[in-house]
Amino acid sequence: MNHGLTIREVAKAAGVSTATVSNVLNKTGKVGRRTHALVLSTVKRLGYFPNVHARHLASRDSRTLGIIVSDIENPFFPEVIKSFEIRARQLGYDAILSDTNYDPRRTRDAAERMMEHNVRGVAVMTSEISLRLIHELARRRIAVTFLDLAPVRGYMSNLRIDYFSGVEQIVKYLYKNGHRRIAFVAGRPKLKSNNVRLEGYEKCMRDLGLEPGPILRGDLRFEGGLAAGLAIAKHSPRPTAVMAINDLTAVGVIKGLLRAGCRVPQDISVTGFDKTRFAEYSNPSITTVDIHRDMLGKLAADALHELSCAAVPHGREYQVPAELILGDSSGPAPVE
Amino acid sequence: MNHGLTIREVAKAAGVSTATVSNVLNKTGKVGRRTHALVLSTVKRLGYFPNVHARHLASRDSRTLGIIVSDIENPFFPEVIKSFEIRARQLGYDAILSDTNYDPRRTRDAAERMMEHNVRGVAVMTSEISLRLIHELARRRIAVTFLDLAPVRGYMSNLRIDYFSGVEQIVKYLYKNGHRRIAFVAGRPKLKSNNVRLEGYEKCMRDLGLEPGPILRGDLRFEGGLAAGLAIAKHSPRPTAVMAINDLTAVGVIKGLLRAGCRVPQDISVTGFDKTRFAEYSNPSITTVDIHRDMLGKLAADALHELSCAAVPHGREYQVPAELILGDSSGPAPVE
DNA sequence: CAAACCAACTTAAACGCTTAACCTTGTGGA
DNA sequence: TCCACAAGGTTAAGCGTTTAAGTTGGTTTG
Repeated sequence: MNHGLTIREVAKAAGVSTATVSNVLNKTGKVGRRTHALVLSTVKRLGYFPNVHARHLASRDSRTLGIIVSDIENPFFPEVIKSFEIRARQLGYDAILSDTNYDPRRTRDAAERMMEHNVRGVAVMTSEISLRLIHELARRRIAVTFLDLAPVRGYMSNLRIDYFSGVEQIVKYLYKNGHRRIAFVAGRPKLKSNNVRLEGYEKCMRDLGLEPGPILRGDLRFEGGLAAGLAIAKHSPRPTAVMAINDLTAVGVIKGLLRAGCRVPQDISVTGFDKTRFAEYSNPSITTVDIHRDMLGKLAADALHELSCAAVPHGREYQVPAELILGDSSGPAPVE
Repeated sequence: MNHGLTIREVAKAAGVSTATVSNVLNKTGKVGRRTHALVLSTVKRLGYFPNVHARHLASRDSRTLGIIVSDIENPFFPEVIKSFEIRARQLGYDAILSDTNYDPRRTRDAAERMMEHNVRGVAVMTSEISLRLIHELARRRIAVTFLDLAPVRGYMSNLRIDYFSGVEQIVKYLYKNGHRRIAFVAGRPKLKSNNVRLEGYEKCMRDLGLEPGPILRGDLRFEGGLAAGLAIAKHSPRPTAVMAINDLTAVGVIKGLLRAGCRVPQDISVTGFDKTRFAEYSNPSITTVDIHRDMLGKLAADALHELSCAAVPHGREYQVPAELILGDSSGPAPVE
């Protein structure tokens, strides 16, 4: 299959040894100016690219970082992936991506792929990963970063999104706008990040002297939001505001409410979370919380780099702030 | 860095040769039942994973397929990528992804990465690739598939989306609903796929005895659609329908029209293209054309597999059908 | 002026795997 | 009984790099 040029052929064409070519390509500074230029031009002339596999094998360092996500189709992830890859490249790493589709079995496959590729570190952006797998990674001294999941340890760092602050900002904003009956559309009860938001909502409500609820089940998707929106429209007394666990759910909620004859935001205010493009492009645009997904990817890459380079690695916790973004889906509570 | 187990240690632990372990792992069928089981259990017990780099180097076959896309954040791509990776895995390939961010320089980087990884084939889903690069790939006998781009040749296949049929279906549908003044919001004039749609629109209009236009500039993004929507609202005589080059543009157009006081679809019908999630989740949901992105990814992987396996490779053209999907953004033309 | 050193190379031994070629049994047929 | 042959192994030679160790010739130093 491989009709590729090898370093040997380049060396021969330039009249030097393979070591010299290698040293030029790796910029070790051990090669004289003239030879350096000669090799470089030969490389260019022949169109030579070093074989990544041989390189990794010989240097016994893959210089690769992996990222495992739940679902590349979920608008949460592409931006994270992109900033992760960009940062990884800046730091001199190759990046590989695996998508688990929320499936624990495929999560296992993804983790195994990372081990096969001998990655220096892997950003785990899914919660379907088992403890066994995490230990396996640790045993191999592969650096790991999680998203709101694990406690930090030697080879593990954690990115903590300040969900609580985000939720708090929404609740206070709605309160200030006269809302007293604020419903919540939840996500998956198994996800810690979802529960943090739910509990934050409950706490904030109580702190303001309000009774939390109604709390509806969602599924992080459009469909769950739609069903919740239809249900809320019929709820009595009807809430004047709905906090959805994420933007997609908010889009569904709005659709459900509209279908049931409620106007948004005149009759009911709706808020989302995550600041995906849906929030911006929706009609009306959605009040949401920016959790800086671009920062997430970049931080993950930085964290992995740090862990994998440190002589004695020490996992850290990274904080990612949350920021309220006002849209047209929320406004003053209707007068009663 | 690499504290990983090697095949030698597994072989020693199982009391066999490395060749035997390799044969078991590669299911060559050259190993007896008892030994096979013994090796397998040893592998499992020690938690051994073969090093992908060594494997590829030794077998001089990367069994890797690459996919290059313009922008993973563009909702067009994630589904394509996902189906590509799934299919690649089914066929026994590893898949690597590169994102060019519409940047020719990064496209070059992406192509080089593919060569470094010695991929068997690469699906090029971006138009920012230079002829030079394409030749370079061909010279290396790397199979390539394009999206509506290149003529087929030895190592190159092409996926042709039937844009014309999609456009035709929309125009005829609008015509049947009484629309006679149908505007068009274009994309980037450099993209062939965009021009096919624009020309298809013009031809279909003329075939129905209608004058094409107005034709507005867009940018394939929300912003361009928004500007176009605002402009169309002021256009005189006002079109009764707007065809947007893609869904995101349609979302923008709708927003622009609404902002200018036009009701959709009562005053103006709007259609999109691509059937992204925006079409479904938008308010109102958008009449669009499904170009079966999942099929696109799968086909690309299949095509690459076929090309890279064939003794004498022969590029093919693959047709992907387009299908009209009705939404709430279109309806009968208003009576004048 | 020899010893020491340095810059600029080359040589060759890995890296962890696959695989062709080669052994060693045990079996069945002539 | 002997041979051919298969089944089930092992040995060892790569794959395309990197890199430690070695070589060379020229320059400085005591």
